[in-house]
Amino acid sequence: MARILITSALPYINGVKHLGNLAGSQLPADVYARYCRAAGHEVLFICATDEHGTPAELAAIEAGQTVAEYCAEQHDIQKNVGAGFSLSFDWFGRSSNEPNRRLTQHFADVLEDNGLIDERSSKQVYSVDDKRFLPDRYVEGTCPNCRFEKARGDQCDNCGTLLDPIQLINPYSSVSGSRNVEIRDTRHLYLLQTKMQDQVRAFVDARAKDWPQLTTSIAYKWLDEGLIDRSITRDLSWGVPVTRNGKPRPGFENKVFYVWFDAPIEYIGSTVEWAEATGGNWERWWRTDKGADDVTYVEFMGKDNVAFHTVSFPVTILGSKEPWKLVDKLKAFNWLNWYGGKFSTSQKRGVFMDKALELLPGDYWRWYLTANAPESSDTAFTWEHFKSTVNSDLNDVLGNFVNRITKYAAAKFDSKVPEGGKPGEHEAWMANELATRLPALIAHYEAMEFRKAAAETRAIWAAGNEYITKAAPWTAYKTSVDQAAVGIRTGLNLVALFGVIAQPIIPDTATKILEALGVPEGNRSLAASKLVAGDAMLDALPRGMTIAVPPQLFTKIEDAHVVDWTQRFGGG
RNA sequence: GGUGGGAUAGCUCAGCUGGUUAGAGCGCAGGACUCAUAAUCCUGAGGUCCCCGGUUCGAUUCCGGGUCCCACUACCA
Repeated sequence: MARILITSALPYINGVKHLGNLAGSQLPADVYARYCRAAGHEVLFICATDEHGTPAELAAIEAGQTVAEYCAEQHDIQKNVGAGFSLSFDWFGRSSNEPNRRLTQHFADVLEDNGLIDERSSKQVYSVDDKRFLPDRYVEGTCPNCRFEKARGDQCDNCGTLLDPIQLINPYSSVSGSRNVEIRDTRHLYLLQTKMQDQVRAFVDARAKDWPQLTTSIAYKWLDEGLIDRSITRDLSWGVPVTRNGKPRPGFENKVFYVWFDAPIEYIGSTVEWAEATGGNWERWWRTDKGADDVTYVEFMGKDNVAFHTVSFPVTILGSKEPWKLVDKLKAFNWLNWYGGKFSTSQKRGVFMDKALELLPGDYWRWYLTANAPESSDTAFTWEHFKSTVNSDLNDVLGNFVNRITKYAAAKFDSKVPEGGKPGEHEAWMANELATRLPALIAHYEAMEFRKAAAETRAIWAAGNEYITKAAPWTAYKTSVDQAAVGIRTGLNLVALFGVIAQPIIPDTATKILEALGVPEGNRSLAASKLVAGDAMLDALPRGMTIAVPPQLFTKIEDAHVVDWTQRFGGG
């Protein structure tokens, strides 16, 4: 039994995430966590909301709330929406909670003790009317290069030039539109990443063989270009206060740590929250000197996050010179697009997690988003594709199979697992299919190839339909009830097996199936050793046991739905 | 501009350390079955594997060049 620590990239607090976010981090992390648990591993699956930063403050202002109220409310919303998708986090924390404050301040202290933090002065744009310093992107003005009048402070959208906000002509605040802005000197803490360059490269070198190319190429790109010293504090009030050895740091009373510094630390902080709430031992997962040396740590994220997880966060960890667990495997995803374009809130294009659950149960989305996960490249979502995938895979191939077998067992065999007959060539064919397909399925999960895992799962379900067509117990029944009994007994065992292998991707449906068949918790394992195909696997349910016909598992998506949803959510 | 990824059947995607007829699902056409949610099963049609060169006995696969799409490019996350 292995010990596996799994984290999903932290969803930002400013509103419910869309399906692309779900598909690229939280969902595959959950599928993997569920697979690992079913395979018998000890799993700790951690996530949290990322709550600091200017966007959170602005969103709170817009909502007419304090930022603390806003974050508390949005955290609960995101937590509930995640539960609606059956995301099985062991803990879903908050980066604004106390453990993360303590840890963030601790890391800053030890980094400074190790000579990796400098206090430097820089020039920032201050908006007098907004009473706040403005992040680069919230300053707009005329581009000094092309004279475009709505260039952002970080980059001109018209000519693409990278800018420093103090270069802008006639700058104004994009928050309020006020032109009453000025450039002020402000002091900040800088993390001396330049000093950590070699150590981080050695770390990446050591891990590169376990990382996909998408991950390593991004990491090496940053290293090859050379790390720069980064400011890790901001002139804001909402965030982790800047302290030094437990006391407010002089001159930093109105500053907080930068969100990108504290957010990844919340992976640890959220684990501490879990420990405090459950009595668990968090150090056993994070401190290699306290039992975490045998932990495999797996991170899930969209590709935009890779640099921060392969380079920036390791700088923090390695720079502390303390025995913290570092990432072992990193699974990065491309983007889910909407009809080939972007998800867009403002243009009402795309579906957000809460709205998706109003249309259909979580399993429908989980299946589609896993079977079409953007693993190797960006993937397009369309309602038509969604409809055909759900209808065919879930309703026709799986749902109908479960229904046809259990109903026949109820009608002809008194709802019992039939006893008679002996397996023959068709059962041998089925056992042989499983003997090749089940190991392939396990291999795909181990490799975190979720798209292929879904395809193999479906192929196994389809093989069940093929088997029952060959065995044709309804025909056999006319001449030999025993012959029919073999087919239905095998079919019922397949139903149970199909439920077992469905657990990682469509857990709610899997549970319905397994409950109807009376499969006890202990017999739902996905461990390779428990999936040895053969006659025994096709005769595992106790003969004579009473089974139930499960409620209809899925409902088909109709053309009318597609028309309706296209109107409501855009697309087409 | 830089870096990386992608371009394969009508659609969404596999695959190819170079080797006889390039695969899956959906969609489409025909057939079978009738236990089941008009579900299932079988068969078939359908591809200049982006373009141009090169290496090779042989290239969808390797190399060079080109075209198009996408992401990242360090303080928005």
